Amino acid sequence: MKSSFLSEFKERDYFNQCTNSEELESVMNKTKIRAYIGFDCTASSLHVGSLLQIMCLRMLQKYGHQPIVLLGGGTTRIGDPSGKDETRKMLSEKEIEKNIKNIKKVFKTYLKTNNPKTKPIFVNNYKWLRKLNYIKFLRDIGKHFTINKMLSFDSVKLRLDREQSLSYMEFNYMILQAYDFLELNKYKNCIMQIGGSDQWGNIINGVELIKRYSSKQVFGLTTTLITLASGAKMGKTERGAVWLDEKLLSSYDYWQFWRNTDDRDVIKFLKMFTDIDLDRIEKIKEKEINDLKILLANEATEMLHGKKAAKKAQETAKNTFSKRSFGDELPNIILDKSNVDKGINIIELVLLSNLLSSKSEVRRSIKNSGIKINNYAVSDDKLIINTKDFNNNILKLSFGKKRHVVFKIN
RNA sequence: GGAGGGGUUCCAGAGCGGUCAAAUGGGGCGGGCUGUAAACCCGUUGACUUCGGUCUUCGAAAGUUCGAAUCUUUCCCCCUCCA
Repeated sequence: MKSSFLSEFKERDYFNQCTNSEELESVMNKTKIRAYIGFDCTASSLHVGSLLQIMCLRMLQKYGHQPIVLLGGGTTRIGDPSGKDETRKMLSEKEIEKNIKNIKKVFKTYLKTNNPKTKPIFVNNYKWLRKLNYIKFLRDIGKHFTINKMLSFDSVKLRLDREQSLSYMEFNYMILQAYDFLELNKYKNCIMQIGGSDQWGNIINGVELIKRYSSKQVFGLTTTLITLASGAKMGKTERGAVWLDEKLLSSYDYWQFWRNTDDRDVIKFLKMFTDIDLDRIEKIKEKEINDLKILLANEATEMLHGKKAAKKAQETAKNTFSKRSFGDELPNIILDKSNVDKGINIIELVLLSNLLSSKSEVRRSIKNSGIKINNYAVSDDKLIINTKDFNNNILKLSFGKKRHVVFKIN
């Protein structure tokens, strides 16, 4: 079978729906196209929730197509009402610019930049949205949208049904997104927009606008909403979002995130989030599930943080879990020798480690035998830690089985 | 505009003068089992504590009372029905 962008897209279970699939298939087989995905710049970086979209861009490159990354500097100033109960907080210009800069870095690690035909094109819609002339915009673009239809979109309907306020500003979001597509089509020859399944409505708007405005056929494609076996949302863990940024989430923790994947999701994730050939996945499918999880963790971490970091994370994990010692990647905290000589209360020590944040929590955890020092559970919350508890000036403090910190004496 | 119902701890949702830091379920966390999985079982789930207690919480403010999440008043917000 001939491999193509769309067939692999489907085989890896990215596919949700698209417009005019036969036509799209043939266009993509005949020519190399440009397609875009828009990213929100509300946060200072991206998290795993956006990873599938990033993988889409990679796949475009793989088949010789060119991805356009739209960093929504303009639309972030408005806020997409989809899936939101309330108007989101407004970000300052400065924050948005900073976020964009940081988010760009993520793409530069995931996407290949050496081939001029497929290297990503970065655009910021603020560039054109800021210059819009209101009257002209209403006459050229606004006339193609009917309120009747706009009111029927889920993002709008939901808010209205619940009698939650929806500002005129947000109401315009979908028009602006459609306009983005038009702009990219006109000036960058972009003929497809990809997005999450929740973006379907917004994407269709763009496709239709272009059809009406310039009688051109363009395409929309959406990815599935990833559902976890547990029913939870992808990318959230006990400790918050799984960031694609070493500064916000260490490569070791990132590795751990994948390592802790539910059994039932492992194959799915291998397909979605690694470059491993589908044939090979088919072959190794029946292998020991824990080896597959390690493979997944290694591949995913390598893609983001590099081979070295992935290896190190695996090493550290092996040390902490199999050998019950520790590796380089565990967080390190340096203590002053004089303080250690004086003795540090166990509760203070745990707070220093940031494993827990209140004294009550620490006391409770000790009662539940959740705090360990050098692998031995602490039973007394009045325990004083001093030099004798360190081996070679090193002490391992653990909360539960998975969270460890290494203290070193200066 | 009229008539009712309601806002409780992360969420859902009891409580309706003291025994309420507040039932129960979900989620989270810890422990056990195991495979760093799932399922299951146990514990825990405001802060501080010299472990005796102390302090802050039940939409907001004021009041009644020895004592309020519980009663009264005003205000804010939400829901349902009628117009």
